[in-house]
Amino acid sequence: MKFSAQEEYGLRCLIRIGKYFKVKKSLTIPEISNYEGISQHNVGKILRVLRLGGFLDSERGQLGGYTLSASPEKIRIIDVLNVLGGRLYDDSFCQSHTGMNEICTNTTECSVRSLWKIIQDSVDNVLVHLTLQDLLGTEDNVFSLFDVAPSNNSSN
Amino acid sequence: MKFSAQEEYGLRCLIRIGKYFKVKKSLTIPEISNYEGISQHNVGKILRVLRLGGFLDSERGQLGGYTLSASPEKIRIIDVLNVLGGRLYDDSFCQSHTGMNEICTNTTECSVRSLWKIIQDSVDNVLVHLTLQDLLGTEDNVFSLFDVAPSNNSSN
DNA sequence: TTGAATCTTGATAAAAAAGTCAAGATTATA
DNA sequence: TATAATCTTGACTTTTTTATCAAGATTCAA
Repeated sequence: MKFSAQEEYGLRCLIRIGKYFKVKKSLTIPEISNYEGISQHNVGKILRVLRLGGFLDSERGQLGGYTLSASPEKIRIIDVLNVLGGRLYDDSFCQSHTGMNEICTNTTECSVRSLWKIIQDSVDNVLVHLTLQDLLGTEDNVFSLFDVAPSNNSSN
Repeated sequence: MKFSAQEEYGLRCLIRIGKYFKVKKSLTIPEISNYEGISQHNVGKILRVLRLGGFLDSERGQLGGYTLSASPEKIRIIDVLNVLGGRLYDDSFCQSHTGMNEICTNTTECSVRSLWKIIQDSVDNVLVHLTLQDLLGTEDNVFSLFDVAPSNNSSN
């Protein structure tokens, strides 16, 4: 199970642009390329996906660049990741069993699909309330939103 | 975020072999190929990974084939998936922040890494108690082990 | 010992993903 | 209008993943 390069870079670009939302500054492809260490061509390609996904607005011309299409707290990370990298488990797979809520072990394939669905549900539960805003600020940190066991550094 | 073909096929092959554990029958590459619709060459390649990972024993010769190296309830799915597909987030990445328990939003890259780690933790929590046995039997179904919201088909 | 059935391994080929390139379109400013 | 800075798009190349192939090694049974 891996994240694609497009998910990694796409999220980084979106966060970068999001950091400038408050000051209403748009970022250009060369600027993002410099910040993130991704080639300009590749940034252009990735931003296209985010723009078509509805997360970014773009403006051409000398004063052009990219801005968020909505405020950071309105942009859900789950939606962004679905656009950038697709989903682990697609519900259309088991359309014939719309009410399915038990694992199907009749075939090995179905066992595996059920497992994928469980994992997908787990990830969805983590992401469903997470917005871009949660990935921006230094005071609002993400781990505090979840029950991640802290390392034993409370005495440091 | 996607599963690799090796994870999908590897798990299917392992489940298939596991179904014959009770009757102490070993399965050959051609048999598994027929059952799962995967080419013999590909089955051989995938089983090699599972064997090197310690989940399968193999025997050559006319009566040869593959068997589980341990009983299904001893084989943890989390270990199998780690061997077949690697991990989403590798702890070695943030070795320099061994005590890190807050999201690092100083750089976009660190925000994203923190997110990957959260997702990895979520998946681990789902998988940590799941064994191959849970994917085999028809009476032991996986969904019942977790709180997956049932569809409204209780009256059907 | 011979042959058939099996697993084992490294090399090769095909497919998919990732990244690059070049030409074009738009906008602001002088 | 002319120029410079920008985004836009489709084609191309490279890299990685996936799948196939071929030769070899092992085991059993006649």
